[in-house]
Amino acid sequence: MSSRKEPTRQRRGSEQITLKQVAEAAGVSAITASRALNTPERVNDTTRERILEAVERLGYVPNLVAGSLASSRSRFIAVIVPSLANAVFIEVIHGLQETFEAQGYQILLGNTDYDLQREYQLVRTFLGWSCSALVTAGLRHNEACLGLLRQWDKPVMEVMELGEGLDLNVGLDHYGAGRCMAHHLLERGYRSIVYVGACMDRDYRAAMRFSGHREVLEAAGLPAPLVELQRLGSLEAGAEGLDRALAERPEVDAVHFDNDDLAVGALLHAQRRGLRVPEDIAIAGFNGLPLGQHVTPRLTTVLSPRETMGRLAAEQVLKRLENDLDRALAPQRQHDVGFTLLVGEST
Amino acid sequence: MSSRKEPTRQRRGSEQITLKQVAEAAGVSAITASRALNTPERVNDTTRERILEAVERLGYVPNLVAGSLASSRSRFIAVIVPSLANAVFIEVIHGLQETFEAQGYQILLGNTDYDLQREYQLVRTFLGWSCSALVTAGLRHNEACLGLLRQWDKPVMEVMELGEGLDLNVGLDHYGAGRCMAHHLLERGYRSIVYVGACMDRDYRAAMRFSGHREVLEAAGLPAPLVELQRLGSLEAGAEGLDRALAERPEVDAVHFDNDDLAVGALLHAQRRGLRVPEDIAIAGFNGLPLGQHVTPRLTTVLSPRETMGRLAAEQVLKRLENDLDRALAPQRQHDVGFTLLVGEST
DNA sequence: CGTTGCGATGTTAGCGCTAACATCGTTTTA
DNA sequence: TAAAACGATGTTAGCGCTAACATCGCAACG
Repeated sequence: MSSRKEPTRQRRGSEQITLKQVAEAAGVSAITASRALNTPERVNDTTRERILEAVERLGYVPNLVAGSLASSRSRFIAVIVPSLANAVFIEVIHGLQETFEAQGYQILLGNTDYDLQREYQLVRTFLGWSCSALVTAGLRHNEACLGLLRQWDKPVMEVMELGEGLDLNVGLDHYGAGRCMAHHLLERGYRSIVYVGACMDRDYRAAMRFSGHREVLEAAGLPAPLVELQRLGSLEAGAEGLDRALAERPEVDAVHFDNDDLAVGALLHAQRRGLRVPEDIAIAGFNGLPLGQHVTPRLTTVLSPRETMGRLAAEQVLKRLENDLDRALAPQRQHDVGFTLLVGEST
Repeated sequence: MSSRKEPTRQRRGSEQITLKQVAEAAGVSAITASRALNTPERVNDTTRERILEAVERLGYVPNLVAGSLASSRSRFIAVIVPSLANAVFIEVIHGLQETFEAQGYQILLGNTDYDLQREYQLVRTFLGWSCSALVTAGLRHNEACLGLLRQWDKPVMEVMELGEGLDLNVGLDHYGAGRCMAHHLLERGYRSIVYVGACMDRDYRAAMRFSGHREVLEAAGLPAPLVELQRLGSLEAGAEGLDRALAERPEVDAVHFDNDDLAVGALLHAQRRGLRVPEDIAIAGFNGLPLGQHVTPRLTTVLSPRETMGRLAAEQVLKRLENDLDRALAPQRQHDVGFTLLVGEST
């Protein structure tokens, strides 16, 4: 007996049905089975039926990890946001998800908690998953992250704000939104206007809105006092913001809040305190969340098209993925989704 | 020249730095480099430093797809929820995410839109990614989905509600929560109570709360009229719900809403209509969202510990993953996170 | 002082799938 | 009618990594 030393190395094979087994059951080769599932039009109708029947009968579940490795395409879309506590990001994610999932892409969601170092780590992980594209909130990243993204050859979409980005960009002008609301408050005749921001050191889009606001006030020869809260926007924080604005500037006649959560929190709190809005104090927000339009008085705010932003961003990415265009060649890389001043009765 | 026919078959290799290149640069074998990254304690200190230096220098990003295929472990956690529009699920996801990400797991999020067929497709996809565990909302799945999950050998966690599940379970008793609020309304003296539900055909947890509610009312000899809305809970829908309740049952003295979004929408709408809450009409909700505690009058509701539910679910799954226990052997498979009646001034 | 044990590293063989090329019979084209 | 084109399927060779086993040098031990 010539010892045909059969290798006995054992792997704890996952015991799952493989494509090869499906192929055998259908009497074809593995690649034909693969084609029947991935590019059905390239397989003869009867053969395909035989294969699909075997898939069904054996309960085959494709191993997507193996498929991705072999093709170096994963159909993952990395989505990085700074927070899940803010409804704004949820709505953008929703827009992204609906559009991407309809095309068979799966979202990989990451949350940075407004930490750029964390963003870098997430990007590294996501690149490791051979994502088809990456969507991230904002135009600011740390150097390491920029380095990775610049040399990456897949679409990178930066959403929420507008400006010169790495690749694709869909967003709105936060600076302009801040200016817009400040103009509105001045037009209404308010002259002692306090801005209340939350975590503006980390949320620089909020800081941009404030700087738009400040510039308008200063151009009108007015001071632009700021109350900074050390926690993220919430109804609770809004109440605190109002109290602090009133305490620090007793003469205040209008408060411009960084977002609608704060503003509505303040509005409800004002009512509890017996303050009339807008007679005693005017209140303005940013975002245009539904909630602001259901309170009485309705909140004056700046409406941002959030789900649209997600949908449009996804569409732009898909367009690039389909055409497989080079980053540099692609036309129309920047999209302004704009904003709308929504005047309620709170100002 | 013996033509040593070198195979010329070309793959469009991703041009990425591979572990092998790192290993060469550090003068070790690939497996040692792999160990330096994954199980650093098994590599000599100086060797490890040399490898890490090469990783840094070359800008190596590990290919997680390849790693997962080789090890058949992906460190993915599949999370399936029926909706992103509802803050409840966002908070559960948040709790899950914080706990899992701290342990180096990545969440794969899927949204079924309350469609069990869609859930089955998501489960198939996620199993194809060799997820380490799967977390899904609810105990009801279609047959195909149950089949897949039953024969899967990794932890399955069913959250939100309580009952006999496939494997692990963390949740609360929705039937009991419905009973609890109904009792409260009876105690308060209301006798003409309408229940307003949203999409109860699809959201069967809502249906369970209603059936608890109905049973209590019927036991007290009262009818339990139901107003069903054909859209998901929102402030808008709550306003509609109130209008319909009043139109269909002019004698109504209390409305038990399916969730806080509806209830708050109704409360704000009542105020716009000039109805006093609770004098003209009492309003109750379910969930204990912060919003309900910021309106005046504060909303009477049932508080569910949502982030805790996510956190606890993640902890239970991690415990199983760490100990690698068999499904059948694991102790304490079911956890009741309970609920609390939160009495505001709206009832 | 041979043997055992152990820590550090290497060799080999896949994980399950698909890109690239090959083959073959049939159809279209010049 | 030979050549080119095409549609359907197969063969081969990886994708980049890690499990399992192998090796080697050195310390511990009876």
